[in-house]
Amino acid sequence: VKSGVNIRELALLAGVSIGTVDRALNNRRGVKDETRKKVLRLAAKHGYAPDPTARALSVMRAPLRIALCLPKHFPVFYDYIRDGVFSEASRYRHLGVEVVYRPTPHLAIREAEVVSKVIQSGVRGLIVTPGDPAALAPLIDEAELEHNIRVVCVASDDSQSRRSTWVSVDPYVNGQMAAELLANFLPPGARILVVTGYLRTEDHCRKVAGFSQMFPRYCRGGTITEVVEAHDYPQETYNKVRKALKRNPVQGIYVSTAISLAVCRALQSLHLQRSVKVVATDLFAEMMPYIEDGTITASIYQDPFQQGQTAVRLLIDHILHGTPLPSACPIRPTIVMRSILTAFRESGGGETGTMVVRASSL
Amino acid sequence: VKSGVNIRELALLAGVSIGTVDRALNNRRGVKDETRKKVLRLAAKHGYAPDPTARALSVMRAPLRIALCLPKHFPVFYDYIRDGVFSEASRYRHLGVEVVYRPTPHLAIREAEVVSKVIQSGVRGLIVTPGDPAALAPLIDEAELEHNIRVVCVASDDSQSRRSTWVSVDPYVNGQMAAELLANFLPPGARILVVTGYLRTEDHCRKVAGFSQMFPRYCRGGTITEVVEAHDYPQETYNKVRKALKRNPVQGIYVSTAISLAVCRALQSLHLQRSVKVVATDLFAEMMPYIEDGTITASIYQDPFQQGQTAVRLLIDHILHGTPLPSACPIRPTIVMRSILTAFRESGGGETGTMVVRASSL
DNA sequence: CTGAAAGCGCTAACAA
DNA sequence: TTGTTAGCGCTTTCAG
Repeated sequence: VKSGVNIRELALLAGVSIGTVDRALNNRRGVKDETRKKVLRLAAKHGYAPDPTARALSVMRAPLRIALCLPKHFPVFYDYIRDGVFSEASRYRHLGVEVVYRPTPHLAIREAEVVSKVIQSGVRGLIVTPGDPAALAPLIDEAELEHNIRVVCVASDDSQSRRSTWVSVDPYVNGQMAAELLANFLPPGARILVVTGYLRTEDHCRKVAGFSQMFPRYCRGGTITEVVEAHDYPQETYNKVRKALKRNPVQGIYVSTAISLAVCRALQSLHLQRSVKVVATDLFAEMMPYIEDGTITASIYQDPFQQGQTAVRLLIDHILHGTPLPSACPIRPTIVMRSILTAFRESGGGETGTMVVRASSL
Repeated sequence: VKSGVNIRELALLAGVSIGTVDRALNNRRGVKDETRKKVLRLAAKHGYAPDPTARALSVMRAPLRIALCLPKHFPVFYDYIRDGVFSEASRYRHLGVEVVYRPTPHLAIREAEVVSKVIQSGVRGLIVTPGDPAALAPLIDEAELEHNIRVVCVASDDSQSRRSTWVSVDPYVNGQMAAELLANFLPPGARILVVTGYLRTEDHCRKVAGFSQMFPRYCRGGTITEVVEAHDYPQETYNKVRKALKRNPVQGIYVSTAISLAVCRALQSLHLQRSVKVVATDLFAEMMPYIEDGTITASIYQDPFQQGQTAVRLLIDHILHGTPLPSACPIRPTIVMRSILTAFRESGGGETGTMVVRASSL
């Protein structure tokens, strides 16, 4: 089961002791530069890779910590990401992996504060959802460049920063799928209302762009009456959607963020739930009745649990095994309709808010 | 980073040496029964769990082998499962995990022969797609009960056997989704042809059942003209579908196995590709043009790569960390349409037949 | 600046 | 039947 050389063989090859090899390989001080160069050259030549098992065994006391900064508890979406992160991280407990959870009160609220504190705390990786990418970019750069922290964006990207990678459903594709679905459900010339969260959050903005671009192409004569930006607050969403619907009647609504309950309630209050087709985003327990009764015709699920899992996997593989990080890690969106709802329920049920499945994600 | 007790503490607690504790815990011979009981009781009481890292380090020479029995190269579907298995297994190389690939020539062909050989070869786990579950069940039982091999069925189940678990898209749900989709695409009273592989293979049989059950409910007056069983052979499929279409004109086709190319060709040969809506199963490079040009309206993707990955994960977690195996591990089916096709293409391209993405699966 | 040696938790070979 | 001990590959401390 051995592949390359080990540290002892390397020491023999270099004609030094394993202590010196260790120092050279791990950039520790106290090695003559010449010696270090020699060791590194030999290591590269023989494809030396440290055995993570042995390493873990010997440094068990030094935990490998990964920070997690997400909006707290709303939408549930972020809780599922968190669950995915913790679940995956727990599989590496024996390798000393620990997650430091540092939630923010809401998307884009006190983000910078929380993140700047976390990058001072000696973590090796950071998983974060940038709600306000412009404000966060300098901090992410600082983490990457000055603190040698690998930053992974999850659920939304911060493309102006130097984050190592991002894990998310491609928001363009997401919007395009919504467009294709609504176009299939509605006749030519359909009028659509788009509801979103924060247009400055990249994920939200690009979903709207993808939708706007493709809807007129999939639906002959189709138009978008307006784009409502309601900041993921239920009450704000309810009010704005009601007003918009009164102003401009539509046949379809695309909700590009996890705020569809407020939209459904607004529709009900105007008795429009039968006559307007809704394509939503994400999935959580409270949405299910609306899918079952047809208020929501389809929803585009972005598997937050898997996103969390994936972010951890990338980080661990990179930090522990040196696997290079891909520049992006797209998660495939899933269309949820009535017939597939059973696959999204947890068999046992029980705890509130956890009805949406993670079974298939292990 | 330490959780429970370790073997040394346990030895102290039991008033014996670590050698004896090791013997007791691992059912090795040469311990007085009384001593063994005592050690086991104490281990349970203090939640002792061996550190897989240390174990791996000390027995590196004893590989932990997992066998993989799948149909070879056709449909490509199985190759993706294989890729998922190898990819995930490689992440545990440092723990001594190895995959032994023992393909069968075709689904249900020479299965028993290959499997019976493999269970004699000292593997700890077996991942298998039972094409002929009735014939395979006794062998699976033998592996589980006599050889202490954990058997995981993948892509299809063998419910009459005592396999530890199975990983697969719920075939009922799969069929139901196809029904909901076709019902949405077609007017009331639509007539449907169903094309399948082997009705004795559980996965195929149940898909057809799910479809047959739900289609009439989603589509008023909808009927199924006939079910064609074509054994996953392209030529057989082509011929039988042509005959069926001539016999009974239909508006829609549900192809419940990865044989849709042959179906598309049959449609083309009769110039019916514009007038018949096809809902297919699975996805591979050669299908993409048919999805783009609308011959196939949607396909239900069963993420074979993820199925392979998942099977390995379950096995490793169980064998290495003692995680109990779930009785089933459903994979969520994904609807593929034109707008999401880009997410299924590999960016680099290159090798034939590998165009379908595994990016998001890591 | 470098070498030697003591562990990390476990297995396996050897002693008693 | 049990105890003792030498590693597995790496980090880290203590000598030189």
